Amino acid sequence: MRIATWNVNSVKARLPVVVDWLGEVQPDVALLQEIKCEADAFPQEAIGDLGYNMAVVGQRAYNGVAILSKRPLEDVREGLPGDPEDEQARYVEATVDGVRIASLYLPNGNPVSDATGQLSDKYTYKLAWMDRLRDRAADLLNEDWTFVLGGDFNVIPQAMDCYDPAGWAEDALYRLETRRSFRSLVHLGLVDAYRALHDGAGAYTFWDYQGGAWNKDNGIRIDHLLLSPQASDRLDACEIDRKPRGRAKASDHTPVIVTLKDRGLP
DNA sequence: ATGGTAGACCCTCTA
Repeated sequence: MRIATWNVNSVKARLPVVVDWLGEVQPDVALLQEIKCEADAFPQEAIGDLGYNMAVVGQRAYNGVAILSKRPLEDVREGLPGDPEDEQARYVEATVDGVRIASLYLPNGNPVSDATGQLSDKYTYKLAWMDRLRDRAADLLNEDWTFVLGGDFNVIPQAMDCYDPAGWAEDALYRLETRRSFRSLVHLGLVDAYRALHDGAGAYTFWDYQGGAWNKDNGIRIDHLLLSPQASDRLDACEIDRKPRGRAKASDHTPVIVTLKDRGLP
C-alpha cells in the first residue's frame, strides 16, 4: 500500500496539478491538506473519475483536509477529539484495508508572541492541538491499531531538516517547545517514516513562495508520515517527490509517499 | 528603506 501526503494549498487552484499527479503516481491513498473549501465544494467528480473514494472535512477559505482512497474508506472520524469548541477543519481519520489512517493539518502557530510579549493565542492553540494529537495517538496505540498519521505537521523535527536552523530558532515551526512536543508524540513509539530510511540534511517538503526559496533550495521538512509499531514493521520505502514543486502553479509543499508491505516482518 | 508570493475574499487574513 502506497500512502501519499500533500498540502495542496487550495484544491481548486491546484486541481490540474493534483489530477495530473494522482493520475501519474496512482497512490492507493492520498492525504490532502489545506484544501481551502467546504466539503460540498470539493471536486468530487474530477477526483472520483481517477478511481478514488473520499472523506473530506472542510471549511470556507482556510484549512480543510481529505483522505482519498482507491479501496473503501471505513469508519470515518471527522475532527481531532479533545476540544468540542474547536471548529477548525484540521483532522480526518478512516480505516483502509485494516490500517487506520489520519490526514492532519497541524496549526502553524506564528506569530509566537502577542503584543504584550506573552505567548500568542495562535501558538498556545498549536501546543494544545499537539497535546490532543498525542492523546489520540496514545488511544490508537492502546487499541493496537496499525496506523499512519500523515500530513502537514508544521514542525521541523531537527536542525538537519532546515536550510537555516539559526534563522528559524524562534519560529513556531522549530522553537524548542515545538520540537519537544513533537518528540513526546514520536516517543510514544512512532516512527518518522522518511527519517527511518534516509540520513542527512537537505530533504525538504516545503519551500516558501517568497524570496526565490525554491530556486535557492531554502526548504524545510515539515510534512511527515508517522507510523505505529505494526506499520513500521511493514515499512518498505519513503520518498519525497520534488517534481510537483517545480511545476507552474505549484503548491508551496511537495508530496511525501510511504510504501507499506502487505505483511509485517517475518 | 521597501516590498517581496500566493490564495481566498471583500480588504484583510493566513501562511
